[in-house]
Amino acid sequence: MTDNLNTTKNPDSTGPSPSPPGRIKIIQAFKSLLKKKDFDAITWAEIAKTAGVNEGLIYKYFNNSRNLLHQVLAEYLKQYLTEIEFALKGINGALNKLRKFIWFQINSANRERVFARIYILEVRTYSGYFQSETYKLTQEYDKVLLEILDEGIKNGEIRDDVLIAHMRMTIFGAIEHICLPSIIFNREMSPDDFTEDLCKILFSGLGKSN
Amino acid sequence: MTDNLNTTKNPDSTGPSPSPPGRIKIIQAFKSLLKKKDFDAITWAEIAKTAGVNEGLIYKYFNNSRNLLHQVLAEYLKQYLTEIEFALKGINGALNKLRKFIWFQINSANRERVFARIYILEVRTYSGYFQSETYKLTQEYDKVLLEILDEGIKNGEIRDDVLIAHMRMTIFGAIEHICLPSIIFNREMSPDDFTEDLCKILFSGLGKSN
Amino acid sequence: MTDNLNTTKNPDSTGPSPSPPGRIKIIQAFKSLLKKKDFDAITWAEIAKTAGVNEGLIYKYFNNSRNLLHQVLAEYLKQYLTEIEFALKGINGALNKLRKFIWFQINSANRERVFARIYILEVRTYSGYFQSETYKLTQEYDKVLLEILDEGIKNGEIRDDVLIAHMRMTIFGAIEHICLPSIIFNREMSPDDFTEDLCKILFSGLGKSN
Amino acid sequence: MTDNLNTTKNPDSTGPSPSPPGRIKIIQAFKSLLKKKDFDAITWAEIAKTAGVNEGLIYKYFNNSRNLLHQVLAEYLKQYLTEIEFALKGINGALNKLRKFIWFQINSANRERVFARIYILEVRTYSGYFQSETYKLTQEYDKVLLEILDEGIKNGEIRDDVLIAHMRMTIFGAIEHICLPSIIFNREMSPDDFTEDLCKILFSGLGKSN
DNA sequence: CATGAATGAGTGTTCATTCAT
DNA sequence: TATGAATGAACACTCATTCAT
Repeated sequence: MTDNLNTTKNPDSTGPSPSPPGRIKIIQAFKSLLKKKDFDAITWAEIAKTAGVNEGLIYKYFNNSRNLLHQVLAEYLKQYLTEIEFALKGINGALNKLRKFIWFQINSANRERVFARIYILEVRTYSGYFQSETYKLTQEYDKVLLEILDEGIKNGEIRDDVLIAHMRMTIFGAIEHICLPSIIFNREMSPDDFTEDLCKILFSGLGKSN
Repeated sequence: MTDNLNTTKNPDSTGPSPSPPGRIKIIQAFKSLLKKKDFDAITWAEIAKTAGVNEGLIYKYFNNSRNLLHQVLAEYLKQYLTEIEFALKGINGALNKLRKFIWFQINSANRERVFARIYILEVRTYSGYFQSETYKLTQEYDKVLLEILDEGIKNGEIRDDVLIAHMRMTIFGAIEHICLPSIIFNREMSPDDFTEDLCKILFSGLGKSN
Repeated sequence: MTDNLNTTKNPDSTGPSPSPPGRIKIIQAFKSLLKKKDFDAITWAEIAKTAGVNEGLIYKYFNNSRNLLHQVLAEYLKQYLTEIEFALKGINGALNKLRKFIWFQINSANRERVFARIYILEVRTYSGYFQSETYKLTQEYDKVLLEILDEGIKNGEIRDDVLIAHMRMTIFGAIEHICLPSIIFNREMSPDDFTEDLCKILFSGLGKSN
Repeated sequence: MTDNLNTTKNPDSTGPSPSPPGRIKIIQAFKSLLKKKDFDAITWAEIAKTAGVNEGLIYKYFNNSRNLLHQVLAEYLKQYLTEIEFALKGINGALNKLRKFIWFQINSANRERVFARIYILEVRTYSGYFQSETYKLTQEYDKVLLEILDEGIKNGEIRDDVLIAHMRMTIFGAIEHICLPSIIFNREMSPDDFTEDLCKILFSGLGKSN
């Protein structure tokens, strides 16, 4: 499956989509295929066959394949965004929130390993990613983290001698890397253990605290 | 460019091998194409044309496309491996070595941004990666880092209450993520600044140190 | 023309199927090419061009080339099967039926020499033949002969001191070999004469009967 | 492996070949490959590699692939020809000789199943076969059989009301067909049993002898 | 809203063959 | 006698895409 443009032809964008049966069937077929094989290995014909729908119909709804992928991802991302906001409520202190944030990320990646794999291996890889709708959604995520860091800096919990962007990248990079093997091999991981170690390292550093 | 197997067909393996002109031209053509476009978008026809060589010749030297990619990468990796070992010589203390290691990684990524992009976005993404020759080479890298961490734990510089594997992943993830934007957009980055911030975070943590 | 699998992808199997014009054109083009050259020498491009159809369409209807061949053969075979059953009706005695069977075989081979050539030289040669659908169809043929032999053994017309399978092979082998030169050189043959001699030999043996 | 012409460039034809090492290695490599895979699937590159010889060298000796095949076959055929003549010596009576001939054929096919497979499936299939050198050699075989039949007719052992050519074809066809499954699946066969049944059928016919 | 039929333009790969050395 | 390097031409197969109905 290849594609060039990122033309937006998202029926959802203009309001509550009527979501005709064909469209739903296509999305479901695509999701189920994504569980079995790489995005690049999925063909229109396969989707159509799995969905029990004509090939041509896919064009009606998703002009190009990347579009379909992004729409599926956007669904997940939107849901996570709601969840993370809810998950952080009632927690005091920036570091406490950060711990929760990290745990939530790992836990989500664990719950939806397929989705995580696609995001890390397929989407972020895509050269047009930073211009995509998906990227905009992930920025909302970023914002959640940045706010936590900001709060921590302001209230003195978090150091202020380092670029906040660098902190953010370190955190995301660490999370991602620690999850990568499990994601690639689709192995169960332990959010609690990973979070524990990650927070030790990220909060107080690798150095022995004397 | 797609491929199935990862069969090694390296004429170099049995000796110095004069490396016939055609082979060299192919590799150079491939490298130069890699600077312009994604690996997946590069075709045999393109390589052949760029190299001024017959398509069939590519097959002669590199059984399949992934093989060509891996051989090119292996070249870089071998070189880096030599360099990092040299670079660490004469440095005392695990954290000092770690700082140098981080700096070296970022600096290398900066010097060879194309290579870094391919490695992060194309190779590591590949499902057969962990069975590949390339992976074995990167494990040598890992070993260098692990030895530093080990030394640090033994001499009390580095904490011992965290899985060493988690430390390694955090470090690599952090480095990778901090370099990612520059790599993707092929922008110059500052190894010194990046290293400075990364080490602050990784050595003593995000938390305010008192 | 090469091929690997023998996957059945017969749109006809589930109903009457309008058999789209493209499919028909392909089959006809293929048949006409078969008259001119060996199966192995026929390319997709040639078929497509002859049929005035796109190459990809062949793939749509016949997953691989062997499949196309087998489907064409199956058509013939099915027709023959109906005919042979009809031809044997109203004949009394196993040897009389056998004579008719032999005559029918030779006559069919004569009528459709191209088909006969393909079957003998191309299909039966194919290593996957005995797993193919075509083979199953020819087994129906075999059954017709076996039933005749069986009847003859039971009613004392045919000897019972020889493996029935060996009789079958002798008969088929004899027919085939006697037709071979005509088939290869596409020369007219005389079913009556061939049958006469064959039956003499097969019924009462080479030995002088006194 | 494909080929068009049947150009004779047989170094043997002009006398006792010096048979340089390369040539021998090539033939041996080819023979051993023939045991493992179909003739069509064997490539020059493979032969050269197996023989430990350069690809180009094959051209020196065997202008085209069919030529190589035929030369290998000719070797076998010549040997068989000598053997059959020897085997028939000292046997009295046409039918006794015929029985021996049949047994010899089946036994040879059994001993060299690979060779038999090639001859039946690859060579005889080839459209230029009847113009080939190989065909001429097999005609020598035919002659042996024809002489037996002739003798039998003359001395009254064998019927004279049937074309001798038809007898020959029946015999060869029967032998071939009875051996075919074993040849294709490379299964051991019992020359004694096969001969016994074949001779019963061929000598006195399928019909119950009164 | 949905389909069946058909297309065009590639893709990686294969291989026999040639030739300078 | 033998080799390494290189080529040219094809081949089966793939797939996103279009369009009339």
